[in-house]
Order: sequence, then structure tokens, then C-alpha cells
Amino acid sequence: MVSFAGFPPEGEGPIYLRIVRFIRAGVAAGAIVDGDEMPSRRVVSATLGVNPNTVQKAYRMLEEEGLMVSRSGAKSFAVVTPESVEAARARLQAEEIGRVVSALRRSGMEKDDAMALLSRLWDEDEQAEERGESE
Amino acid sequence: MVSFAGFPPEGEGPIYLRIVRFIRAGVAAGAIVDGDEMPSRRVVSATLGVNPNTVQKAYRMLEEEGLMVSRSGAKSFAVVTPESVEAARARLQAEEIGRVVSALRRSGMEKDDAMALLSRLWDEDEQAEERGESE
DNA sequence: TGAACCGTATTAGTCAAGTGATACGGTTTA
DNA sequence: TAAACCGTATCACTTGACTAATACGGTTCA
Repeated sequence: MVSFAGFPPEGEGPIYLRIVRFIRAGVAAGAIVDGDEMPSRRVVSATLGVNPNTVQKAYRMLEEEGLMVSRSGAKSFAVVTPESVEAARARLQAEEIGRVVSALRRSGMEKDDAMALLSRLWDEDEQAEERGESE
Repeated sequence: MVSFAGFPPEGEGPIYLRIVRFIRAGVAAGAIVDGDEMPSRRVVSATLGVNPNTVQKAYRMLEEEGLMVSRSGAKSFAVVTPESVEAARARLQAEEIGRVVSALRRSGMEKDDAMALLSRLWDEDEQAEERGESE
């Protein structure tokens, strides 16, 4: 059974996204294996002190990513095929950042400048989220 | 006098940010030169069909970026120096990569991974160009 | 000086995101 | 089969971003 015992009591961004991140991290770290039973919406909501709908929103997203399956009325289980999941996600991310790479290179920017810019913007985006600003 | 005649009737994001982008692009492209008179809030609002406060919000941001100056009761003027031009270009680029940063962070990626990914994709894009491949 | 502009400040309305409260129907199991 | 779970759907509330409505004071110039 997947456990939410180690869920960070505080964190960045909306709760449902933190739940999604938490599960994704568990999958990436190998703490969650294929077929693991996911705790019910109600159990997680009681553990975290949030509404079941908040958990439902996270679970729905994880399901759309192919990381878990749910059947109405029955339990939910993790679906972990590390290679395919990781590869698919990396491909989407690579596509996205790849477009920026081309755009920045076309604009004449040097690699070091781009790296510095990414680093700075990453920190700024992090701080913006901490301030609760929209995305 | 800076003109809003070519302002895109439709676009992405809030109106005030589109105004900011529009002026930034004009500065970066050299279409707006130092000392150019900026149309008043009311004139722009009438041209674009939005509230003067929306224009004010954009103008305020442009002023904070050092791209224009305003005096209460008087006209507003563009400030185009080598520094402000570079600032405008950097802002435009930062906005582009900023969207990617948000997307990557939402997807749960860590900063180090994003940096490594950018570095790798940069090199690959470079090698692809050296081989004469199109985009 | 005063009319006609200008930039500015304050307040209110609109909308979407995030979360909560509640009810419904399906599944499990004793 | 019936109680106790489960996932799901619907509606309400809160909050912040965005925009609008309006009023105020400063500047310009005939």
C-alpha cells in the first residue's frame, strides 16, 4: 500500500499538484512499484487534512498520466512501467525545451547565457510560486 | 508618436501584458526611438477598446522596466538607450523561456535535470545545424 | 486663468482556480 | 444480501487576477 506518511506538511503550489508530485517522485524513486494499492481518496484526505475532492483531482491527473488506474467503486492501483513513463515524460519535456533552445540560438544567444537565464528564471518562478502567484 | 495601429486584435494572455510585449518588441526592433511620444492612456484605451486602467497598468510596467517615462499631468515618452533596448530584448526572451520553466516545474522536474536537459539539447541543436539539417 | 488635456488613485465587477460539502451509484465482503 | 467501503458528480465558497467605472489633482497653452 502506498503511504502518504512522509508527505511534506508544507510545500509549494496547490495541494493537488503537490500530491501529484509526491506520487511521481515515489514512482521515480522506485518506492512505488507496479500494482501497488493506492490509498482511497477519503483516507488520503483524512491523512492530509484536505477535502476528498482535492485528492480526487490529483488522482485524476495521475490516472491521465498513466501512473494509476481507478475503477468506480473499487480500489485504485499504481501502474508503473519506469521506462515507458519516464521516456514519455522526458520526450514531452525535451520537445518543449527544445523549441526554446532553437529560438534562443536563432536570436544569437550563447549557451552560457542561456544556461544562466534558465537558472535565474527557474529561481524566480520558484519564488513566484512561493508568493502564491498564478502560473 | 508611437502608434498602436498594428496592435494584434487577438493574442495570448492579459491585455496589459500584450501591450507591454508590443512596446517591448517595438523597442527591440528599433521601430521606437528615444524621445518618441507615447500616446496617452485614454487614446490607447479608445484605440484598443479597453479601459484606461488597463493601459495604465501596462505603462506602469514599462516605466518600471525603464522603457518610458511619465510625469503626472504631462505626456509620456519612450526611453530608448542601448541598455533599455537590451533590457527589452532580454525581457522578451525571458518571457519565452519562462513559460517553459513553468511547464517543466509543473511537470515535477528538478532544476538540475532541467539544466542538464537544456545543455544536452543545446549541443544537439548545434550539431544538427553543423550537419546542415533544417529545423 | 480656465478649459482641455494629462497621469494617478480608489472602488467595484467579472471570471477562473482551488478547495470544501454533500449526495449518488458501484464494488467488496462478511 | 446488506453494511461498509469505494470512485464519482454536482454545487457552493473563497481568493486573486484582470478589467472597468469613476473621481481626483497636476500640466499645458490659448
